[in-house]
Parts: sequence; structure tokens; C-alpha cells
Amino acid sequence: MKTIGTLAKELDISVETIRFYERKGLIVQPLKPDSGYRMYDDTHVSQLKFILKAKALGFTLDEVASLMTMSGNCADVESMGLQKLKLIREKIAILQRLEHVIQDMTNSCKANHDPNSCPIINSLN
Amino acid sequence: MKTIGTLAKELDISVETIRFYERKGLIVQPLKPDSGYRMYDDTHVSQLKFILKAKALGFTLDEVASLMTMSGNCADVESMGLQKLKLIREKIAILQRLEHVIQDMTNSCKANHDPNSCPIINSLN
DNA sequence: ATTGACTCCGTACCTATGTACGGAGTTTAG
DNA sequence: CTAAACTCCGTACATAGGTACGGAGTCAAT
Repeated sequence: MKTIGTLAKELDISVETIRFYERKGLIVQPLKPDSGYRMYDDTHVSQLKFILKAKALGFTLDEVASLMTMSGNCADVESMGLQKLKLIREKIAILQRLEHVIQDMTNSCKANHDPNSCPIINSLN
Repeated sequence: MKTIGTLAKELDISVETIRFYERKGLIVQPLKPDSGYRMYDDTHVSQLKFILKAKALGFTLDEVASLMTMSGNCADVESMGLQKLKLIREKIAILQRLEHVIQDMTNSCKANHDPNSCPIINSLN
């Protein structure tokens, strides 16, 4: 059993973040003995690790909450994964288009020898 | 000369947004005759179009503000473009890694025939 | 001249994900 | 035993980019 500070250090997140996840309903408030201090065990550690991993995959906290309740149902989880995948691919496509546009613009800058005008600014006007 | 509502409709943004850009210093408050109403001309229209185009390229409002003051200096603009390009490429790289991870996970789901366990959830645990 | 649409201003609110503050109680190390 | 470190709680603040509200003044059409 560890206090919130120990847990936070172990997971490399802040105490406030743990309390925040508790308020959001992602984790249940653990037992608080006489002291009134939250005391955590390994179950809480794995729960939090789950949250952190899912977050790293780009799931929002609300989505993480859903994931945690649909533990059993593989089809539901898969559907959420596919949805996320679709979103990721859309984002990539948008960014790649931007990449090309800005690449072209900066190339024009390199080619430009008129100190009094900028192709990027011109193309925005 | 048009009022703020007309301008907003023309640019397909809201009146509040125009006032917001004004507060942010992106555009200067236009002349307000006796009525107290803001009156806009074509200069304001092009300024706002500039802002909207730059925003569409992924520049933040603060960056747009910078862009507008560095109109003359092509080198500065180019440097900002390159910086933005770098950021975009980093984002793409991160998203592509995520794409593969989630793709693999959902593939495992498809291959999974045990209704009582989900490979995605398992890999998060 | 009245009605409806428009505009004014300042301020509060929104999302998402936390971070910071402050005063009071608790625990722990020396 | 005392001082430092830790924890409690509720609330405010932060970012970015807006959106919404409400009461008062103004404009345009009938």
C-alpha cells in the first residue's frame, strides 16, 4: 500500500493528475484509513498504467473510460480502434497536404532573390 | 464600406470571431462613424483573408500576427515556414507510428476467436 | 413611427487536460 | 518533540480559439 505521492512518482505523473483522473471517474477513490490519506495497491497501479498507455495511443480520457468498461467485448474495442485509426489517417492526410504546400512555399523563398517581396506572403495575399 | 455582419457573412466566419481577432491585435479596429458601428473596406477584407489562409496552413493566431508584421522580410518568413514544416513532419511521424500500432492491434482483434478476451485490452494491461 | 434586424461592450463560458494555490490536518525522520 | 514533508479539499488558473449572453443603442423598411 502506497500513498498518492509514492504512486505518482512511480508512474511519473503528478499527484494532481491522479486526483484529476479520480474526479473524472477514470479510477475509483481508494480506501482512506483513519488518516484520510488515499492508499493504493497494485490494482490501482495497473489501472493507471492502462490509462497512460491508452492515452499514449491517442485515446481521449473519455474514450479511455469507455475502453475500461468494455473490457470483455472485443468487437466494441476493435470498433473503437478502427475509428481511431480512421481519424489518425485523416489527420495524416491533412498534414501531408500541408507539408507539400509549405514545402513549395519555402522552396519559392529559396529561389527568390528580390529582397522586397516574399512569395509566401504574396501567396497568402 | 460594410458593417461587421456583412463582412462576417462574406468570409463565412462569425461576428464574434472578427471582434476576437481585433482584441487579439490581428486586425486594427476600423473607423467607427457617428453610429459607433465598425465600417470595413477592402483592406480589411484582404487582411482577414490573409489570416484565414494562414490559419488553414496550420499557423497559430500568434504566428499569423508575426507573419503580418514581417511582410517585407522573406528570410524571416521562410524560417517560420521551415519551422512549421519541421513540426508538421514530426506530427506525421508520430501519427504514422500510432497508425501501425493500432493497425496491428485491430488486426489481432480480427484474428481473435475467443469471445472472452480482447487482444487490445490485453496489450494495454 | 414602429418593428425587426443589426451592432455595441464587457464578461462569462466552452473543450480537454491538466496545474497551481492555500490553509489545515497527518506522518515521518532525527 | 519538532520540523519537514506529505496529504487533504475545493477552487481558480492555464492554453487556443473561439462562442454565448444581455441590455442598450442604431439602422432600414414599411
